[in-house]
Amino acid sequence: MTINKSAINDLIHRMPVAVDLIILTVQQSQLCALLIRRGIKPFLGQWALPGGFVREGESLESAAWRELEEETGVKPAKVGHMEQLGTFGALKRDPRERVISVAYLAFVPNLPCPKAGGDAHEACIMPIAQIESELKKLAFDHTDILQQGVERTRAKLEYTPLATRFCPAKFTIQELRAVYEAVWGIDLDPANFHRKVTKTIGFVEPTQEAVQGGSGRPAAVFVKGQAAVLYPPLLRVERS
Amino acid sequence: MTINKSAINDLIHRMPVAVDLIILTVQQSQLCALLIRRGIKPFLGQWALPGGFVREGESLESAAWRELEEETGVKPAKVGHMEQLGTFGALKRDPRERVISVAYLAFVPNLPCPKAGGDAHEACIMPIAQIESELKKLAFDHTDILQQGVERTRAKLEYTPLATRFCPAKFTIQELRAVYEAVWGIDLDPANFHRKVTKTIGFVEPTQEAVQGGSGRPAAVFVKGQAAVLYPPLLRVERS
DNA sequence: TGAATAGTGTCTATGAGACAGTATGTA
DNA sequence: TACATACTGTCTCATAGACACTATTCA
Repeated sequence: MTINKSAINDLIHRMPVAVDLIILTVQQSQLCALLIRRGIKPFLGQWALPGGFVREGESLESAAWRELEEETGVKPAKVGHMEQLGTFGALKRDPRERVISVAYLAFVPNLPCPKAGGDAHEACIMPIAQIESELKKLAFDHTDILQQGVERTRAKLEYTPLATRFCPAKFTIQELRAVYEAVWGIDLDPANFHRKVTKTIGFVEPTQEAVQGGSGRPAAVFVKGQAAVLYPPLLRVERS
Repeated sequence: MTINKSAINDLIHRMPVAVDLIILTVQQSQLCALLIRRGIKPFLGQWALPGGFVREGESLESAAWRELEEETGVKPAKVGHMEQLGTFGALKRDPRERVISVAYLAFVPNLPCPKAGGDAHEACIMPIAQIESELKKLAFDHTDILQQGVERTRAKLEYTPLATRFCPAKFTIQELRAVYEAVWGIDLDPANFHRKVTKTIGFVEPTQEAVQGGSGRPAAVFVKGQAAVLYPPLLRVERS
């Protein structure tokens, strides 16, 4: 009997693990995702989610943060929120070899237009509505993954304060409402929205500041509150 | 230049991928999880979630169903619900080697007391409250995983009809209420619960049957409805 | 008949939505 | 002053919770 470096049976199948990133932002009243155009096979030339393989000695979350910075040039401190979405392991999702992909969902306020990140591939910030309406087929199973990320985002705005993570540190109620309107794709009543947000404890905290320069009465400036969940939630209008 | 069987660079790190199962059921008014006692190192003798490695040519979901049947003897048709919870990839979560674990959450009505499943290791159905209160430390990071599964379950009962998946195909409103009370650990008003459930479209559908034999008026029998989400949701009482 | 559970009625408080009205800035 | 946006007041309707009440069974 020989001593093995690993105590796990060597017959156990090992596979590459990737992280894919759903990087969402709100631009011009639209929910958008960052996509890159693939510069290598397979799916050469098609749009895809940014991502890459997890390295030895690197946790999943570390890999996600590393890829995020590499692909967008955005420093972690500028990222509003990141969470794991789920893991995709269908056998044929990568035609080369069986690859497990762990998808992460990130919200970034004021995402800078990517001028080719670490690598020199093409990147763009594309409205979700455009991807859906033009039936743009992303590489791999990324259309599915993106769709799941968008749906989770829409749902999470209902019962968490995560909409604030699409805003800069200081924001007005109007900016926050614009996030809801962009993500949900509906219009909200400004008056009722203002009351709901400011009365839900822990959602937003007032500051002494107000914005200047716009037309109309200056808006008060708020920062994110402490709550992790909204109670009661801010429900979307009934889908019938 | 030689032709490679795989087009993915061989320097890409490959790792074992496991699935772990959070198998929940309601027994004697308590939310319970199925645990197994480990028969091998590491964590020999400690309680752990059932699970195992994903095989070559096997999808994550297939592996979860296979392990579920192997560990519990429960046929897939008897499983009320299964969904992916998340993926855990901390570097040192397995002391032998870096292992990625994809956790699945399953709801099983009338889970039979496991009399040693496929393998001959010890298994038990343990109340969540007991695991938490006795600070039972599960193997690996399974305490965390279980906790996340329980919390997701509690949250999902609010806005989905998944509580029905803890019940047999035909059930009474009282049985459904018992699920909520067990999972949330609170008492609910029978009258208000009855009205809420029966008036939320798509939650439950009435049948022509009624139960016989109990004391008191026979209860009507319902089956699961078609809705995927509850609107409006059935919120837990405010946590203050 | 009484006990027990199923299910309905009803009152109240709270919150959402519609929308009018007031506040406070710029052009 | 006109206008635009911020914010508040108020009315109505729907729903949750408390709990009284009725319905239907078994012992």
